[in-house]
Amino acid sequence: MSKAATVYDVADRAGVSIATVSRVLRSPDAVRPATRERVLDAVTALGYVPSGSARGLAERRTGVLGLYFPGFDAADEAPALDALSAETAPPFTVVHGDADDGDHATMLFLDEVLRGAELEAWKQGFVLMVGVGRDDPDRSIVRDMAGRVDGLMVLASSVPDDVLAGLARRIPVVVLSGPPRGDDYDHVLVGNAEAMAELTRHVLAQVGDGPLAFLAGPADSPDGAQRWEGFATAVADAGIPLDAVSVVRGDFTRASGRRAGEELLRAVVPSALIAANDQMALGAMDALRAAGVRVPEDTLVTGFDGIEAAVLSTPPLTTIRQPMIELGRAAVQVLARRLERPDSAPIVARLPVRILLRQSSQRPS
Amino acid sequence: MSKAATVYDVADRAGVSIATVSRVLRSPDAVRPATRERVLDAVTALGYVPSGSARGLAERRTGVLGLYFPGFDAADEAPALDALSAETAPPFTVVHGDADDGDHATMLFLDEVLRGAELEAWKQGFVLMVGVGRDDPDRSIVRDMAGRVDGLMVLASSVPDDVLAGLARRIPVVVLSGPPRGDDYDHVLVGNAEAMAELTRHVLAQVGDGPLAFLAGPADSPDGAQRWEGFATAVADAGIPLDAVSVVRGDFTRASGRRAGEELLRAVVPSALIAANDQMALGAMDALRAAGVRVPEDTLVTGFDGIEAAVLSTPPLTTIRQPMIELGRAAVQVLARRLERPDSAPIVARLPVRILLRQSSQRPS
DNA sequence: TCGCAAAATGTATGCGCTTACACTCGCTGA
DNA sequence: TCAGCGAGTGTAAGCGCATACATTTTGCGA
Repeated sequence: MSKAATVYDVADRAGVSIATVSRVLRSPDAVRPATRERVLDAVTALGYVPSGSARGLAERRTGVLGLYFPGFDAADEAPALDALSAETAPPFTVVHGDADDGDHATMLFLDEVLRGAELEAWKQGFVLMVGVGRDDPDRSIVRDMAGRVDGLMVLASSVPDDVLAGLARRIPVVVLSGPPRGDDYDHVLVGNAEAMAELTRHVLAQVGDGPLAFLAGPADSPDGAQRWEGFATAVADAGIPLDAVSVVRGDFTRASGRRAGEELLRAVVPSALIAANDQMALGAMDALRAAGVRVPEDTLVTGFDGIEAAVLSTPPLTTIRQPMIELGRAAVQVLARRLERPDSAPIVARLPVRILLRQSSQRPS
Repeated sequence: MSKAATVYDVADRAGVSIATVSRVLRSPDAVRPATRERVLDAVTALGYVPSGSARGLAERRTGVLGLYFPGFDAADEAPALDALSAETAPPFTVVHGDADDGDHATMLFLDEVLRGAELEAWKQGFVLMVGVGRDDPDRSIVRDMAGRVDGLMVLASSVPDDVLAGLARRIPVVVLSGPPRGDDYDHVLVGNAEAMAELTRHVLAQVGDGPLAFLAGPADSPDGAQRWEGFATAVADAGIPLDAVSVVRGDFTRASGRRAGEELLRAVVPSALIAANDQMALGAMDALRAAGVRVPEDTLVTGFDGIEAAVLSTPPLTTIRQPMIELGRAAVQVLARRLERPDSAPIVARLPVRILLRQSSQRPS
C-alpha cells in the first residue's frame, strides 16, 4: 500500500506523458501498439488503479448509481458488535429451540430489488451504491449519496418530498413503486391493486355471495391501502355491498393474523378470507385449523407477497408475488435512459405482478 | 437539474469566498454565526450538494467502502427485461402451481452479509458500494471499485489471488470467511469446522457407535470441505474409524439429498445422518419418510445453513447458522480499524456460529 | 530525395473541492 | 497609545485525471 501510484508515476516509468497513459486506458487504439504495451507494463508493475474521484471530477460523471431504501427499524436496534475484540469468544454457541425472526419479509423484498438493480447496473456499465434511510437529523445519507452518483433510485416515501425535490435539481431521480406524486420524477410502478382485484374476482367466482372477510394491514401502510383498494374495487364491481364484508385489521404479523382469525370465527365462518399479506394469512389459517375449519373446503384463503413459507404451508397459500427483481432492474433501465436523454418526458414504467394460484384458494370439485 | 450549483455559486450568492463555504460545511464553528447563516441560506436556495468526486480528490479519501461478492450464475442468465417499452404489458399474470426457485439459499446469505455491512458502514460514517463478481474478461468490476473506495471487502475466493494482491497495494482489503491465504490481508472468519465438530459430537453422544452417514457437498466446494473436516475430526476423536461412515455425495440441492437418502437406505438404515447443508438434509428426510423411517426416532438428521425451510419442516431440522449479518458488520469494523491504523498487524476476527438444536437430532427419551 | 497529410504524442487547462498560509480586524494588556 | 494576539476570512495551490489544442513523428507519393 505504498502511496498508491498515479498517472504520473505510470507515465514516468513508461517514458511517456500522462496524456498517453490516460489514452491507453480510455481509448487504446488511439495509441501505437508498442507504446501501449510499455504503458500497460508500467500499469501492472506499479499496480496502478485510476482514482475514481479524479476521473469523476474530470469527466463530470461518476458511473455510479445510487439506490436508497427505507430503513428497517429492526436493524437499527441491532446489538453492539465488537469484532475486533472477539478473539477470545467461543467459536460457536448452542441454541435450543428457536426465536422467531419477526418481520424478515420486507427486508427480503428489498434484497431482491437490490439484486435486480445490481444486475442491471452491471449490464449497463454502472456501479451501484446503496444507502438505507435512517432518521438521522444532521447526517443525511441521501444528500451524501446524491453528491456521489449520476442518478438516484429511491423507494417510495423513503425520502421527504422537499428533500427529494432538492436532489432532483442536481441529478435524475426515479421513484420505485410509489404512487406518482410531486411528479417530475420518473417512476417504476407495480400493479398491486389490479392484481388484488383480479385475485378477488377469482375467489368471488367460487364463493358467490357467501360471507367474505378481509384481513387488512395497519392503517398507515401505503401497501396495505393499495391492497384494500384492489379488493374493494372487485367486491363493488361484483355488486356486493362493502359493509357486508367483515374487515379485521392486523399489523402484518402472523400473530396478528391468528388473533384476527379467532375474532372472525366468533361471528361466522367466512367462505373466503382475503389477507393483505402472507404472514397474516398464515396466522389466520392457524386459527381456522385450530377451530376445525378446513381450508380450502370450508374457507378459501389468500395472501399477498409470495414469501417462502406460503408455498410450504398446508395447504399451500395462494398469493401475489411482486416482481421485486424486475423492479430493481427496471429502475436502473429507466435511470440509464434518463441519463442519456435528460430532457425527454417523465418515464413511467409499469411492471406486471404474478398471481400464484395454489390450493388454499381452489375449492375442490 | 439546471447545471448543478458549485461552491463558487454558493460563495457568490452569500458574498463570501469559497473557502468559507467549504468551512461552513466541514467545520461550522470555525465561522461566525452570521456568515454561516448566509452561506446556509445560499446552499438551500441553490439546492447545493457538494460533489463527492471533488471532495474525494481533495481529501484523498472517499468515505466509501466496497463490498464484492461472487456472482450468482443464475442471475446472469436472467431473461432480458425491457421496462421502457412495457407500457402495454398486462398488469399481472396468473401462475398455476409454482416453479421451484432453486438455489436461492446462498443468495440469501449474501443479502444478509450486505445488510450487516450496510448497517455497520452507516454507524461508522461510511457509504457502501456493492459489486458482484462476473466473469468479464476486459471490464473488471473489482478494479473499478478499488479506484472508488477507501477499502474493500471481498468474499473468499471471489477474486483471483494475483488481482487481489494488486488491489491490496492500493487500498486495505479484508477477506470474508475464507481460509487465510496469501495473507497480508485482514480476515473475518467463521468457525464452521468447529461447529460442525461440536454438532457431530452432540449426535454421537446419542447414537453411540450406530451406523453413521454423511451427506457431502460437491467435491469442489470449500464450504463443503470445511464441513466434512469438522465432521471427520469429531468422528475420529470419538475413536470411530472413518471408513465405517457411509459417505454419499450430493450437489447441495434437495433433489440430490433425496437421491442420496434412497441410496443409503438400500444398504442400511443409519442411526444418524449428517448433511453438509439443509437442502440435502431435507431431501434425505423426504427419502426416509417415504421409506417409513422415522426421524428422529429411528434416525437423527442434521443440516447446515439454517434456511427458513429447516424450521418449518417436520420435524424441525437441527442445523448450524452462520452469523452472516455479523460477518458483514465485522468486516466493516475491521476495515475501519485498518483505515485508522494502516500499519498495525493483520487482523483476524473470528465469529461464533450458532448451533440450532431442534427435534430432528434429539432422540426422544 | 523531399513534402505533406495523418497519426501519435505532448502541453496545458480545468473539473470542484480542501486546506495551508496570508491577511485583516477588533481587542487586550502594558 | 500601541504592539501583540486570536478569531474570522481570503488567496492560492494542489488532489489525479480527461481532453482540446499544439507539436512532433510517421508513412507515403512524387
